[in-house]
Order: sequence, then structure tokens, then C-alpha cells
Amino acid sequence: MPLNNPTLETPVTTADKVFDSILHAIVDGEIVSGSKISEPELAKHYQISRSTLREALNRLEKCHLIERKANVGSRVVECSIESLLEIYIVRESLEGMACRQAALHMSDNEIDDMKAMLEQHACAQDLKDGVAYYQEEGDLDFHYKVILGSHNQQLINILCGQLYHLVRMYRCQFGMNSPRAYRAFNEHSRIIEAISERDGELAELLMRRHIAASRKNIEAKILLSLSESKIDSAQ
Amino acid sequence: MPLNNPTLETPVTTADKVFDSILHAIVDGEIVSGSKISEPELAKHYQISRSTLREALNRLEKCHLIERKANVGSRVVECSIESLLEIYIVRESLEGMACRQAALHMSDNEIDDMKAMLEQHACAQDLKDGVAYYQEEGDLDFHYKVILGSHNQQLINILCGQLYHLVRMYRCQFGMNSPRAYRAFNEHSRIIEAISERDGELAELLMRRHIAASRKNIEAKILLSLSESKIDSAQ
DNA sequence: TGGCACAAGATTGTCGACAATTTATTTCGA
DNA sequence: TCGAAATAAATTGTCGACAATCTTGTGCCA
Repeated sequence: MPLNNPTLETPVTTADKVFDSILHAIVDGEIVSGSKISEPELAKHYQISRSTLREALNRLEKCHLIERKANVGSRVVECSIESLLEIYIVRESLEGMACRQAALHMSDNEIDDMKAMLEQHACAQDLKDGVAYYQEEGDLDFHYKVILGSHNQQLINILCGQLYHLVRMYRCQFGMNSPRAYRAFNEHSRIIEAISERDGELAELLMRRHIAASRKNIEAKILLSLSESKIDSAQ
Repeated sequence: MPLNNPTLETPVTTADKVFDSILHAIVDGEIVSGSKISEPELAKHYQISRSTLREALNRLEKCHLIERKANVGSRVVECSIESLLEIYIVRESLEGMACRQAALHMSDNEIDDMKAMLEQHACAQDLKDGVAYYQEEGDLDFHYKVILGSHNQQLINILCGQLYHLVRMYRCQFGMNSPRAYRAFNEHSRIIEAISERDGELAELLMRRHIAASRKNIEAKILLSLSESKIDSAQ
């Protein structure tokens, strides 16, 4: 849990805890994406007042996990392919820049940490059951560390504070355990290398390619499943 | 006002209106940056309850205009050079990508609109008193239209929904009416040209240079004023 | 039968009060 | 006199109730 939230301090108020609970529920799909949120119902479920619940909902809205309309109510965001691809576009741009900044501003210690982490991932990857781990947490950890390494608070806020909850949601809901694991690992290695050599331009380029490759992988999958469903419906 | 908020619907609830008021007050510096916000005081000032005020504060927090700590309270964000430069880094990255997407996805009508707007700016620039207008609203309009032209809702949310309030705040507080007006106009022209030719790569490159130039302009100014203050304090 | 107006129900927005926590002040001892 | 502990004041977090708005269901009329 703290690995997923290196920037957020531990929840202290009850609204914080409820926020964490609902966040988890939405990310894991327990609360169906696109569904309407009933304030009285949820408040009763968590044994809290509506005021406290609304406080939690406000934070969820900050993460773009729910949307509110005045006098109408809140809905969990709709998971769509279009939206997922849009997120990848944003990530390509922002994480690319974060990677460039990381190459410029990361401390030597931070870089050593990342190298150590990658070696650990390499080991975990040998153990075949570790592949899943790598793809789930390991990949997120890598991206998190690069983002934090940018030392740019605005970048960190946007990426870690809001966008990554969306990313995790899509990963869970669409079951995105792509066969890109070993390729991703190699790409991660090269990125760290570029950062290590303080080559910001190359680091940005590699990170953008890395994320664009994921996006294209998804697009290809979608197209495939679309054509398959066409065949299915044609039979 | 609607020009500055093309994505936000008109305020309907009282919390919305108070949000707009406080937003304006913070952007214009009436509420000093870095100052603590007293909930009882502000609530009394706007003649509303604390609940409603807190609702408004939550939206301000979404725009990164105020920061809250549990059991302590809210503060208006501190205006610092470091933070301003960080924002420019984010803008360079995001608006660059938005510009690339705009080149790919803008409709011909939208492009014609932008060209018309730029011609209007050219006229306004001839009238010397129009220069101020151009720099203030005109520049923002240009960037807004490119962002909207990306047709990427995630990009639009981040840039128009939150980041641009910060940008406007810094413009007001630091009185950033730089002598880059005519240069900026030419850069805008070339960007639209690239978009018009559907050259996404070039459009992104030009937008990134355009924003980077602004950033470097600020950095140079800062260095200059620093050395001047050194001379001043040496006398 | 279809569509519109109206009323009933449910949901969201707003309010004031109380509880929990933090901050400021006072008091006591070294 | 200075520092620390205890107390008082102020501020934030949470609660339940009421008002305003939207949604649903009913009945009337063409």
C-alpha cells in the first residue's frame, strides 16, 4: 500500500480512510465503473454521515475517479478504450518529461536505488511466478521512482496524485497482463542507463517509446478482439 | 469570463459561485499567496455556512490553488520561482503533446477559427494599446484553443481544469507582461501553420520551443533581477 | 393510446451545533 | 528568567436536520 502511495501521508481523518476504501473498491471494480453513487446508501454502508462521505467523494473527484453534476449526483467514471488511450497519450508526454528531468536532477543514490530495484526485478523475472509480480507492482514501482526522481512537484502531483489511480483501475478492470514483460524489462534497463548517463534527451525519448509501445500494444489487442467479435457475430 | 472557462459550465450552486469568487480573489492576489485561510472568517465574509465554504475550498484544492493539512487547515499556495518554472516544464510537455494531437484531430473548421483569431490578434497588435490585450487574453485564448483542439479529454481536464488557473495566478502576481509579444505572435503563426498541414511532429516541436522560450525568458529575467539586487545591496 | 401537467418521492445542497484536534496562553518549578 | 506541563481558546472534523432540486409515478385530456 505505501509502495503505491509514496507521496500521500497516512490517512488520519475518517474521511481519509473512507476515501482509501472507496478508492480501492473502485480500482478493483467492486464498485462498477459507470455506476451511479448513492450518497445515503454509501454513507450507511460505511457507518458515517453524508458530510464525511462527501468529503471522501471530493477527493475521489480530484483523482478523476468519479464525476459530479450539480443537483444530480456522482458517477464512477466510465471505463472506455478511448479514455484509456487518452491516458496513455498524457502519460507518454508527462512521464517522458519526468524522465528527462530525472536524468537531470536525480541524485546518485536514487539512481543506485533504481539499479538495485531493476536487478531485483530481473531475479523475480527468472522465477516464472514472479512475472505477474513484476508486471503488477514492479512496473508501477519503476515508473513511480522515475516520476519522483524528476524532483518536479507539479509533475509528481499530477502523475502520482491523480493519474496513477486511473492507471491502476484500468489495469485491474481490463486485466492488462500483457506479454510485454521481458520487453518492458529491457526498456526499463535502457531508460535507467540513459538517466545514469545524465542524457535527458535520450531518457525522454526512450520513456516515450516505452509508453507508446504499451499503447500500441493495447490498440493492436483491441483491433484483434474487434475483428474476432466480427467473425463471431458472422457465424 | 467564459473565454477563460470554455470547459466549465456556468456556476449553479452557491458553492460554485463562492468558488469562482475566491478563485478570482486568489488569482488577482487579493488573497495573498501563502496566507492561511480561516474557514469561519471566509464563511462570514461570503455569508455562507462553513459546509458550503468547505465545498468551495475542495474545488480550489483541485486546482492546486490551496493546500490542506488534516486538522490544521488550508493555505493559499506559495508563489515561488521554482514552482513557476516547474509549471512551465509541465506545460512544455503537455501542451506540446496537445499540439501534436490537435494537428491530428482538429477539424478544418476549428483550424479556420484559429486562423481567424490570429488575424484578429494581428490587427489588435497594430493598435499599440492592443498589445496588452494580446498578451493577456489573446495568448491564453490561443493556448486554450490548441488544447481543446487536441480532443483529448484527459489533456483538457488537466490543462484547462487545473493548471491554467495557476498560470493565470502567476501572470497576475508576477506581472508577466514580457516583451515577447511580437515574437510570440510569430511563433503562434508557425504553430497554426504546422497544425494546418497536419504535421503533428513539427507542431509539438514548435509548441515546446514556444513554451520553453517563455520559460527561459523568465529564467533570464530572474537572473537579471538577482544580479541587480546584488548590486543594489552592494551599494 | 400517446403525451403533457401535476404531485409524490427521493436525492442533493446547505445549515447550525457538537466533538476532536491543534494552537495559544498561563502557571509552575528549576 | 527560562522551559515545560497544564489549561484555555480557537480551529477543524463530523453529525443530523431542513431546504432546494431533480426524478419517478399518476392522472387527465386531446
